[in-house]
Amino acid sequence: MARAYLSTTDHSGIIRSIPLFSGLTAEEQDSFLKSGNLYFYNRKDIIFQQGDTIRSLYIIAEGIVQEFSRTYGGREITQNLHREGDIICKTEVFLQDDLHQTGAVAVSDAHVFELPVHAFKNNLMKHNCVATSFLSSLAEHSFMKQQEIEQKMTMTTTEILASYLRQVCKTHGLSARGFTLPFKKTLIASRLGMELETLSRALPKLKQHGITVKGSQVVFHDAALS
Amino acid sequence: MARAYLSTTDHSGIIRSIPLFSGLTAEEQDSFLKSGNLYFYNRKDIIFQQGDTIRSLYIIAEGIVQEFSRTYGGREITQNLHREGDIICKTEVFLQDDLHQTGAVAVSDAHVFELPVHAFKNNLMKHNCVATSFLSSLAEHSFMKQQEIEQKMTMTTTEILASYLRQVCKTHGLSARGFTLPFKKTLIASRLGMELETLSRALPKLKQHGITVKGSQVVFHDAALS
DNA sequence: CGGAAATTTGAGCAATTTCAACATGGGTGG
DNA sequence: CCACCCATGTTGAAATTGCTCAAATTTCCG
Repeated sequence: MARAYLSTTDHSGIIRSIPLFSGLTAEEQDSFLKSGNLYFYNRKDIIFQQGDTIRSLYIIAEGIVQEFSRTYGGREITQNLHREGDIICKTEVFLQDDLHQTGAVAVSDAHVFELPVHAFKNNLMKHNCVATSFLSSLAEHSFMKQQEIEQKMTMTTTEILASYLRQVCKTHGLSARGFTLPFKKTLIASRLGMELETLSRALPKLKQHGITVKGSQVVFHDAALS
Repeated sequence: MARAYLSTTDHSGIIRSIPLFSGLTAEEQDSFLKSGNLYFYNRKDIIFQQGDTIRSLYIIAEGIVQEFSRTYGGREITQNLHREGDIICKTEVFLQDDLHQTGAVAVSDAHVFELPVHAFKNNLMKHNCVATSFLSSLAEHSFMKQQEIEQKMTMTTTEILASYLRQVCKTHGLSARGFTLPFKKTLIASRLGMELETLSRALPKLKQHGITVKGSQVVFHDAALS
């Protein structure tokens, strides 16, 4: 676990801009910030493993982090791909078990702000606005998972992929006129719960949905948006 | 929406025994109880519909309630089958939208305690113990949904069914030596996201997993438990 | 005892996975 | 700067699995 403490780089701006803490005054935000530390992970570094004791919440300040679980069959399932501003481990912190249900690994070099669980919980109780927006955040996560279930049940892989690409474009703030895939296709396939081959075969079919993918270049043809 | 107000029957015991409110004193529990009302629904009565404005949380005091959503394709997806003690609409209450994302219908005659949203939220903020156990409850729900996703990705329908039957046996407090299915097979199939025919064909295969189903009678052969 | 609803069974179909071979591409050492 | 190599991605063909449509049974209730 080759992580390094980062004292120099200042990512407080990113932490401050997180919706969860947006209702706080600057001083209150500092209280959060002082409770934790910022670490640097190299590509492929493990941030935590399934089964580890949960010590902190992980707030991504920079980079991409893959969260995954391994099933009994040894199969690896990508639960989420997290980016700047995402908070990992929000849910697990409130489960009975204080063990990580998932593992997390840096997909790219990453800066991660690690906030001890107790510090988080204390402050959560102290500030109603944080508690409320945390609840919303949990609820939204839950809702999105449910939507994914429904998608998988009612849509073809091509449709799911199209939907995902549009979502990526939006949440990553990319141009619909053309952008480069932010992840490797293998990762995307894993995230969508399909095989790489299936994704590969779905790519050409995306044209029927107004999307062209050549290599890692994506273009939406109905780019009414910027 | 043929629901009837129920003044006579006293279900306060059921409400009181809900984990969410277990940390409260009897007086505090009463405060919750007085904020809402108990209603009776006949089999097939609609409790709320997808798109309705959310007014209350729904706590099942008796009976079975199906929660479902309808997708664009008009397909109906059962998200959950709720029973005595379950709280419906926990999550939606904290979404941006104040509209029901799902519909709910009484599968059997049911008694439902309806707790207005504002009353719930107020009391939630007031009592830390309720807030905490509510968070746990949300987290657990989220975790279980994730597990279902993983199941669907890694297990065959037969395995999923076996897993579900064991879960039902446990959560409904039934005897592993033999019990009657608490729901119609159509409902179970819908709950598990499979076709009735698929479920039907999976039943014989359950023997490989130590389960025999004849009609609506279920027996676990490895009944080490009571 | 009827008749409707629920379940089972059959046969063919469609989609995805699997296994295997092949192509591409980016980066490194010579 | 180029050849080579490993990782990544694509393509083909066969095998699985669950779905769909249809028909036969069984169960449930009045």
